[in-house]
Amino acid sequence: MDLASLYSTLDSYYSVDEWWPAESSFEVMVGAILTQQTNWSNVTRVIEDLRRWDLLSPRSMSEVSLETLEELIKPCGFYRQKARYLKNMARYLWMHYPSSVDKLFSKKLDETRSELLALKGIGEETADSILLFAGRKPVFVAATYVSRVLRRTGVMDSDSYSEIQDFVHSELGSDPETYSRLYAMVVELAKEYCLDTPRCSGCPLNDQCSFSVRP
DNA sequence: ACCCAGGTGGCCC
DNA sequence: GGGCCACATGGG
Repeated sequence: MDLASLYSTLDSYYSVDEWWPAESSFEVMVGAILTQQTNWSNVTRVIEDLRRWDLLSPRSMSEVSLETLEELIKPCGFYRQKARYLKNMARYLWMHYPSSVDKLFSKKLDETRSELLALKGIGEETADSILLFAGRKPVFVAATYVSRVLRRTGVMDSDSYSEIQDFVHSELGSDPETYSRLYAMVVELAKEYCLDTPRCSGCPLNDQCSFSVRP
C-alpha cells in the first residue's frame, strides 16, 4: 500500500484530536523528554505532579533542586539523566526566552531545530516532536514505530531517520495537522498490533498490510 | 518471569 | 554514516 492509503485507512479508525494534551509549549517539551522510552501513562502522572509543584515553567524548573526533580520524575525512568536534561533545558529557555518559550519557534525552522538538537537529551525525534506538537511546524516525526509500520505495510523500507522523514514530507504535502495526525495514528496502531512480536489479528489494516509473518 | 515503553549520548570503527 | 551499550521505572 502507499502512504496516502495508509493515512486514510487509519483516519477512518482512529480519532486523535487532542492526542498530545498540554497547556503550554514548555509542557510539551517536558513531556517529550519524559516520554523517551517510557509509557505515556507514567508521563501523565508525573506531569500532573510537576503541575502541583508549579514546576511547569522554565523559571521554576530551573530553580528547583536536582534532587527534588529526580524524585518527582522517577516513575518515568532514566530519572537521573532526564532530571539533568530537564533542568538544563529549563535554564536555557529561561535565559534565552524569558518573555515566552514560544519565541523559540518564531525564527527559521532549521535554526530552531539546530537549537533544540544542541540541548543534551534532545535528539532528532524529540526535537521534531517539539517542533510539531509545540511549535505546530511542518515536521514529521520519524519515530521507531513509524519505520516499523512503514516497512511492514510495504509503504517504505528504511531505517534511516532522515530518509523516512524526507519520504513523508515529499508524499504528504506540508500540513502540520496531517503530520501530527499520521504520527499519532501510527503510534496508536503500532502499540496495539505492530509490536516486535506482532499481533495482526484485529488490525485495522487487515489485508492491506503486506506483512508476511502473521501469527 | 517475561516483554515492552511516543530515545539519547558516548564510544567505537 | 552505522553498531553497541548504559540509562531505570512501571504496566500488562
